[in-house]
Amino acid sequence: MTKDYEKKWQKRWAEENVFKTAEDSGKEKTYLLVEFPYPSGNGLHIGHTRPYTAIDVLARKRRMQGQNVLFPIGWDAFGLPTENTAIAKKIHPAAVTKENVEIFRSQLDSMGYSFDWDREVNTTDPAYYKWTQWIFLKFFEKGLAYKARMPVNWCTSCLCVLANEEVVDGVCERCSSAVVRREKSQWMLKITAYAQRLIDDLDGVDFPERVKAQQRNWIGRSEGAEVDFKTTAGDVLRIYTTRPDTLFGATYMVISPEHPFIEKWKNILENYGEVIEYRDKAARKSDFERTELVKEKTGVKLVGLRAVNPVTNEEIPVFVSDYVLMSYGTGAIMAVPGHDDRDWEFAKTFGLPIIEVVAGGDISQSAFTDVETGIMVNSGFLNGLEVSDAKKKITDWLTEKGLGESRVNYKLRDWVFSRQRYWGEPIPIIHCEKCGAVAVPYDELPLELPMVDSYEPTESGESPLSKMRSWVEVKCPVCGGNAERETDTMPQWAGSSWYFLRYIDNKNENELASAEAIKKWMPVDWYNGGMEHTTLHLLYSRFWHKFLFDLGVVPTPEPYKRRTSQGMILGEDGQKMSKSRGNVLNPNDIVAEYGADTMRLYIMFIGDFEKAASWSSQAVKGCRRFVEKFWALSEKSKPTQNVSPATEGLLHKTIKKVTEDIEQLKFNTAIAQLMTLVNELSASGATKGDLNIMLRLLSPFAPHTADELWERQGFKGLCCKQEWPSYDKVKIIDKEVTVAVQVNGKLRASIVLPAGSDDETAINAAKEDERIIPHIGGKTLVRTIVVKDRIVNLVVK
RNA sequence: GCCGGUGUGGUGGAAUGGCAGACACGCGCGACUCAAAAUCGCGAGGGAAACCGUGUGGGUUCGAGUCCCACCACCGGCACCA
Repeated sequence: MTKDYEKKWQKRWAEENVFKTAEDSGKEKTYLLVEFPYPSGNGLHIGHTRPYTAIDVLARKRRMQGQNVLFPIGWDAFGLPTENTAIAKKIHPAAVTKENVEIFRSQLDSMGYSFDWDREVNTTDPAYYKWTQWIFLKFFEKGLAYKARMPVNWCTSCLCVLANEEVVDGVCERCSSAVVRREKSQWMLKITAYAQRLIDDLDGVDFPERVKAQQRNWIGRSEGAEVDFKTTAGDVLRIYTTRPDTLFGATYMVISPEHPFIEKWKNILENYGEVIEYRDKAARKSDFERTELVKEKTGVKLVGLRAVNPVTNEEIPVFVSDYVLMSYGTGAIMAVPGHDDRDWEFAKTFGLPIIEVVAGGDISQSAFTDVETGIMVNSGFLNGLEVSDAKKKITDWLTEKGLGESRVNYKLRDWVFSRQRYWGEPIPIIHCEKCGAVAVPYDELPLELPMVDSYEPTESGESPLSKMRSWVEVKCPVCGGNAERETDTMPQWAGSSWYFLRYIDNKNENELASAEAIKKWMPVDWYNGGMEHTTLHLLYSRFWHKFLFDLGVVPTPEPYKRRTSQGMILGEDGQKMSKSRGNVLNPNDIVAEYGADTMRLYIMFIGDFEKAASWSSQAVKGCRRFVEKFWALSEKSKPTQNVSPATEGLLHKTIKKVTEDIEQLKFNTAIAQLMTLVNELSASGATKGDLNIMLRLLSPFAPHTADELWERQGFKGLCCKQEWPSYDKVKIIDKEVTVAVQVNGKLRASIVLPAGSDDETAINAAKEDERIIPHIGGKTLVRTIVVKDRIVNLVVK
């Protein structure tokens, strides 16, 4: 046999529009979604083939089961690597994208994926990003898109601002260059306004627990209180704490180096110069450097000023230290060294008093942070209370006295939405001196990217668009006066935050998708993608969907009913595939050598779908042999249309197992079961009747081989369009079973009994077995346990 | 440090609390061949055996890879979040 038939079937499927989604069928709908690829110049990666093959298997199987399946694909094509290629090769990024998309398309086709290509979307297509811009303008209208001057992460190589989420280990996620802090005016999206809903609605969706946990931790809700501390300067310093119960133990305060009071207290501070020096040093530090200095706490005492503990009325010193962040809480804390690890270390370094206010630990050795067992001490009216009760009492007291209030905080920060780059959606805003930031009128969308001469960012950090004066200079849509366009573009995450909606109605010129079509297809029934997108893409798209839900554009608050995640495919050396390690494998090469069906089978057989697995070029051969065995079995089939009586039970068990395992993503055991069946029949021979069922079971995994053999058997139509086989419950029941006999829990013998034998028969057969008699002879039988058709356990003394 | 996950033959991995190692790779032996490759057949957790075996040590149970407690190792994420 050869594998040359694969192209033939791919052509036939395309010509006959086999995988076109039926828009008006009365069948049950299923929307299956995979994360659309970024069409990089490196071509399709092995890592793409695992999730794509898995969901393709599912899509093919569900179509055969009579469901109306939407299984689309597209391109997440804006982004820096393409822009960098464009700069290096002096080609327009759109041309680079087009070239890469063509390569990807042919690679996906060569895998035999059953995407509905009529639904293809491309985030860089103006007809697509018209709606990305439309959504942005809605955010702007609702006050959820705003401009803020703030410290941002500045990549020293990309000359570009990064979201906190894009900074990995203190370096740029994309280019690994150093990231420093810098102030810049940025467009922001107010994702924090949705923090609570993003947590709450996780309860209603079917995501893996590990994904939910990671999102909850990322959003990071904490309950506590804000408390006002008077200062000798007259100003009131407001702090946030999760432990208001420990207020009596607050022996000093710390403010962030970026805290505005430092400027305000310029004339009061006797050591203002020293404080400013410390602030400037902290500002110059990258996140990476800050984390390098974990061991030694640094800070400067504010001289000439003291704060007052509102419950003890004692004066306490105030410090500035970079372990307090302006971006969380109020940028100021009360320090309770007895019951917080960082405060304890700081207090030890600076020789500050440590007071015990919760009994149960030894504060001379370390901070006591247990909130479950502690009892309040040295805390006035809180003494004797448990921590949780003390929290409530002190918060009520503070509220009553007007000194503070209970407060919920989130770690989640607003989304920095500006990029000073060319290859992104232009932000449709016009800046007018008189009217401020004004939306580009909806009827002017899409606001297309103009052609520019060079795509390099300017040295000032402005977008390359800023050099296009004829594009930048416009009239204000409100007052008609002179105005300028926003030159920042959107981040890559924008286009991918709603793409699943566009698949539904990808040619609609009047809406992002028609309400009717959205109602029909949404929510996505099953979305598979990588764990690495859990806190970025997955959270962002949930946020956008909730916003669209509030606008009434979509009918459900959550976009995805079910989420699953594949494990990573590692190189042969067990390490992550990377160019630098030289262990990267190209799926094209595997397809060329063994064929797409072998590639598909192996990537599914490699191991537990949700766990990482190392590629083995040896093990691929096993799947190739399986295809060849299947082929040989078919070629010498017996002409009868009946199934072989001797293997009928195994055949029906196989139908059951393959049907069920695919739904649970247990592709490896489904294929193992098919292998067992093929091995069994290779000895006894298969009939046409056997093959008719087996080929349909094979079809989702190895669709080309299944269609080829289907045709060679003379069966009508395409195998992939046949009905999925069903099994007969009666036929999977064995007539005889092997029962394990244990004595005191140890296996001593196996006996064969008619299936369904009653307990008494089983026990008697076990007791009479010659291998059992020596183990129970002369002893008293105290108990027998029977698990029907599986185990007899004789407990003797 | 915190959070999450994972530890099973030489390897990838199977196993609703019920015969650990299915299926596959690799390996060994045999057949075919002048020979090799391919293919086919057979074999194997360790141990001479009693027995011992799912990271380690306890526990629950008639019975634990699976459940509980403590620990160890590795992987991933986050990291001064008050």
